[in-house]
Amino acid sequence: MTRKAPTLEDVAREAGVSRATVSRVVNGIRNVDPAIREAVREAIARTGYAPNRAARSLVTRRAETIALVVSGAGDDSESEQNAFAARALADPFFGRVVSGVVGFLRPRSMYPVLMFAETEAARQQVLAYLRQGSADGALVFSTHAEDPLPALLAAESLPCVLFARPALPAPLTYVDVDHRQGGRLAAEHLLARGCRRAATVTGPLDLPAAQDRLSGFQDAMARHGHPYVPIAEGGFTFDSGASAMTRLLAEHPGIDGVFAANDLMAQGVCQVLRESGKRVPEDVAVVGFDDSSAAVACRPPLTTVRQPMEEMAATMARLLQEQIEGELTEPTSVIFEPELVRRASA
Amino acid sequence: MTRKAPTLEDVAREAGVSRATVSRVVNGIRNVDPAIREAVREAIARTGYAPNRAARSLVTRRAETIALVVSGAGDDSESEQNAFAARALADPFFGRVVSGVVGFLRPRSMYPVLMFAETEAARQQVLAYLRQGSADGALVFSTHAEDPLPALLAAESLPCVLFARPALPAPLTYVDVDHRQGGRLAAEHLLARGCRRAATVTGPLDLPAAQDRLSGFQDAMARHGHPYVPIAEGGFTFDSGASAMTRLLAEHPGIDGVFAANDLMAQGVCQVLRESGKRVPEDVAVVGFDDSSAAVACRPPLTTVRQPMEEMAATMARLLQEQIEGELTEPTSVIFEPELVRRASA
DNA sequence: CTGAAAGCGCTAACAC
DNA sequence: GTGTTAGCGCTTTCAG
Repeated sequence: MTRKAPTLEDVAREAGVSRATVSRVVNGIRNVDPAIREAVREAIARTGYAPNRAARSLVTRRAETIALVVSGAGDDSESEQNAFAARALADPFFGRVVSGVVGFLRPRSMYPVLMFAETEAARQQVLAYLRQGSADGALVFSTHAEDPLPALLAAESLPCVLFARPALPAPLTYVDVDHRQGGRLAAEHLLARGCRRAATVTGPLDLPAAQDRLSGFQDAMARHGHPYVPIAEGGFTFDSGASAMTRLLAEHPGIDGVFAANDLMAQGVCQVLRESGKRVPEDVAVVGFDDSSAAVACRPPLTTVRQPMEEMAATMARLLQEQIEGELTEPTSVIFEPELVRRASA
Repeated sequence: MTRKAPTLEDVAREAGVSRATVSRVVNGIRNVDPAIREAVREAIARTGYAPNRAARSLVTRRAETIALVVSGAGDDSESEQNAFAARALADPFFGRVVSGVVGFLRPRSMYPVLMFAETEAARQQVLAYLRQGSADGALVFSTHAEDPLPALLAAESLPCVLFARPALPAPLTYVDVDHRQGGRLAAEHLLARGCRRAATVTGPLDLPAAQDRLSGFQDAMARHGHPYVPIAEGGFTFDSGASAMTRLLAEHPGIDGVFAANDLMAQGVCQVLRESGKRVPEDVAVVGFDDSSAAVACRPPLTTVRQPMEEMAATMARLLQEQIEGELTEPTSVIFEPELVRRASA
């Protein structure tokens, strides 16, 4: 068996000092004689000491762990549970999020705990996890407008930061992108390249993000003399994008430009266009949203409105950290500017 | 501020019993008078008690946490760090893995900690994390043949279970699929539908999985009178699949069937085929591997060799658990059978 | 600048 | 069946 791991006590004995002193050098506290510090360092190396996280957490009352929760709006239909996780991770959007979170956490030797909160039971588990101090706070990514988790978190004042403004208002800190501006960028680009009959495939319209991308797009179109824009609602998935495009094409065969509210749907749009014998971008220009890996994987590669996801996710982690440390007591929000990335599709 | 959380002591006082008794009902230990148990339950509800994880871990010497690590083979070129996480998650393969792990863990109120070990520094952090008991063990997914992490884990006998047989031999438990059989399935399907000039796009040939899929495919082809099969090596990515197909087509324009060693590459293959004016499956049949979300997203939807990923991942978690509990002391391996899933591409 | 000592909240013997 | 008690390994006053 693995013999008992060395403790502070062992190191102290080895170095001929007290536990307190060893603790000080481990935690990088200044007031330690350089010579002693060196001796302790050596003793640590010699014994192969590693501080025990549970013991430390018990006294500091910090888990030094944060939860990354992907949450939905389901009730208790168990069947959904696992499919939900798979679906959430299938969205290429997610890779950049995790990358941003990990980028912030790793230098602090912290790692995110992955949780899914699709059902009521799962939500309660998330709350329990936080309450018992298994994690100090949560970064939450809602996939549905009706998601009850933010409110629950707020009610118990558990530290958390949301990705995107919640549809159900709650006094919570969040990070978001200026979706209206993103819609505007898409509209102006389509207009600039000469589109005269642009349409849009929106996200689920109960989500503020989807609404705002739409209204930003519409406003910009209107401002340039296009009062009416054909719309088809999608669900942020490839298939929903494809079927929205099919509907659009049936009613408005003359469409020469499409703004899809995310890259996955834009991929579906391109797919349908190709199958209908239309060339992208020659016959129909397509602009996506997100700049996820789907944008590059798409044929043709998508011109898209980029959200600075890594930065946004890192900011979420930072705000959560500040909240946990007590430096941030009032809810706040940070809004990022989107940016148009030109590739081949428009 | 949030007032101090209730402790066992508080609940004990409230219920008029001792801490030990409360602990017993919390942990579901039998020897407790039903009436008292009920009283304690009520006291718990009344006080809103939640057991403190750090305190518990300190005495049980269990973190009740496991790490899910995606590891590579890099040295210390920092630049890679973040891109690695994004790239790893971009593989649709990953969604099913997480889903399987979570499926096993969740009923036990456990959640995976997500870690990336692409550089030497990151690997050391993973080891430190495990040594200090922040996690009880690791589920490791290597993306490279030269990955040094398994050996490091083995050297310190830290509990871990690998996905796939490691290229560098190590006395470690792993879960895998019968790749040769998978290759065989692909070959036989292509043959059965009449392909006479089948080729294959392999994975990185330093990976045992890629080698085995290839040799299984070749063997089956040979057994059916096709001693030679054109090969192009890919890197398990969309782009590598596309360029491998381009090379194949340049040298062997008459190809009528392709076995791509994963779905992502199969998608790239279909892409190139379409651009070359070949119809899938009429002109060229394509079979993928994995049955990841890419298989469904592909046009046409891919006929593919399915790995039971969720089951495999869940099994990994179970084996790790057994190892942590000390029930499993010798390395073992569990091999799953692949299955052909017929869709439109072949 | 260093050491002694008091817990953090919980589990697990061991008594009763 | 229930209570008492001794720590788990660490941080952190508080003296010196």
